[in-house]
Amino acid sequence: MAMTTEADRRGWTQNPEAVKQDILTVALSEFAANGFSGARVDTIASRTQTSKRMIYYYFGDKRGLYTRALEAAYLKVREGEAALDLDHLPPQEALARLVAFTFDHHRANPDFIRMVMIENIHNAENLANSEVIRDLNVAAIDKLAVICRRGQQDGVFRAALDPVALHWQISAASFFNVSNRPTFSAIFGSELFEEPAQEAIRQQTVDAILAMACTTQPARPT
Amino acid sequence: MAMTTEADRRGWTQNPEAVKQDILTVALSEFAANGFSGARVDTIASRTQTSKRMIYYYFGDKRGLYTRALEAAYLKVREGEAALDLDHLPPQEALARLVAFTFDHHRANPDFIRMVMIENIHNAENLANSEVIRDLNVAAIDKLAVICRRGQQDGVFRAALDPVALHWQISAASFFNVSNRPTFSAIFGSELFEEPAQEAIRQQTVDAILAMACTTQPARPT
DNA sequence: GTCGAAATGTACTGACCTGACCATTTGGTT
DNA sequence: AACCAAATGGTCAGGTCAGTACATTTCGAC
Repeated sequence: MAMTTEADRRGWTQNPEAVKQDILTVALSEFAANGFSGARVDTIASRTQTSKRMIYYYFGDKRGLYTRALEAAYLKVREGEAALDLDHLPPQEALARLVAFTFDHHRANPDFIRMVMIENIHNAENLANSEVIRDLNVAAIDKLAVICRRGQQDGVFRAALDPVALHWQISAASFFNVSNRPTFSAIFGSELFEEPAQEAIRQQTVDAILAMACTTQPARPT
Repeated sequence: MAMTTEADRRGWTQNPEAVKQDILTVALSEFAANGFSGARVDTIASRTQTSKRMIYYYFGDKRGLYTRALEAAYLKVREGEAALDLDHLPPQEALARLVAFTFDHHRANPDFIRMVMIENIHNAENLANSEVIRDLNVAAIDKLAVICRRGQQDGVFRAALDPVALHWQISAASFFNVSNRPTFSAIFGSELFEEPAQEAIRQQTVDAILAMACTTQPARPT
């Protein structure tokens, strides 16, 4: 809300960067809430400090705005991931931390999840044209690849371990946990998505991923 | 296509059941392809043997049609699951089969997956009002609950094993594999979703679920 | 064969929504 | 202080789309 960035109000009026950012933020939330066709440019404009005119001035058309909002969502999430430093930890520990972090991070960013869901509905046609996003994701998997290599050198991870397949498994659990919460809790109740149960699922997921990666099974309670 | 049901062409014209079914089938594919707001009633009508008038006559409005199409999708999928008989197998084997089957079954029903994705985007508001769907899903989990109980009585499954949590894990992998294929393969390439790799992921998933359920780790190759 | 309810066809409306047009202001440059 | 490009405001045209009005046909019941 009152987060005044350095780009804000320099002279008085006319601050292109702040205007663009304002539009993007509103657009992200509107697209995430309603999907591409469900979102209304007029609604976005009205929730903005500026007018619809500016949206078309800066982003060309609705699709252009959507694509930029999608990129913004990825950027924000990957930014959070970048803060995580795992190089000083032993590989098993590092992997466990990464999984737990991803699980929590996805939960904390439902708008990002929704944007990816929407993009999947549209067969990733917009994402495919964005080299920005591809780069971001390749960077994200590098972190995992490093952990894998270290674990394999130490002999604690299996030789056949594939970072992309591992990323798939981590994403599957973390993503599904947010994306399918509405239908799942409509059917089975919402307890599974509240605190004690979420903790258990997260631990279960960490254990499962570790078991996949490790040559010797790590000790497990119960 | 040429699947002439007993309801087809009795006298000549006027066959309400066939008309409704025709509309539902087309609607399901249109909604699955384009989402709720993206779908066009006119498009649905034109792909039908009948007219838009009939859609409103039988289904009231767009939302009514959507809800019925969603139910139809669930019905079709649960029908396929019901054919699976696992009671004669030992619990571990039964669970392994169930996981592998679910994985394949989801892959074979992308329209169902897309409808559930869309419903999640809309916060399951339509699904919540459909007792038809809740019943179907409760039935689906009963099958899993039986396996769990048998395994626990035999002492091969952990006592704390929760059927709903297990269902969550099975669904997460099987669902994500279809739902996020577009974005995932746009970023990392499509090899992961083609034959040799899919087989590996499925096996990995089966192993992971079994490891979660079992007291003693089952033997694992490599 | 007549009658009424169910089923169906055609054309239309009113709202909505994207995108464009024309004019004006702002701020930096010379 | 004059000028120009960037930024902005207000308005509306053109098209789209969900839903409806009005009419006719079908078919089973009696």
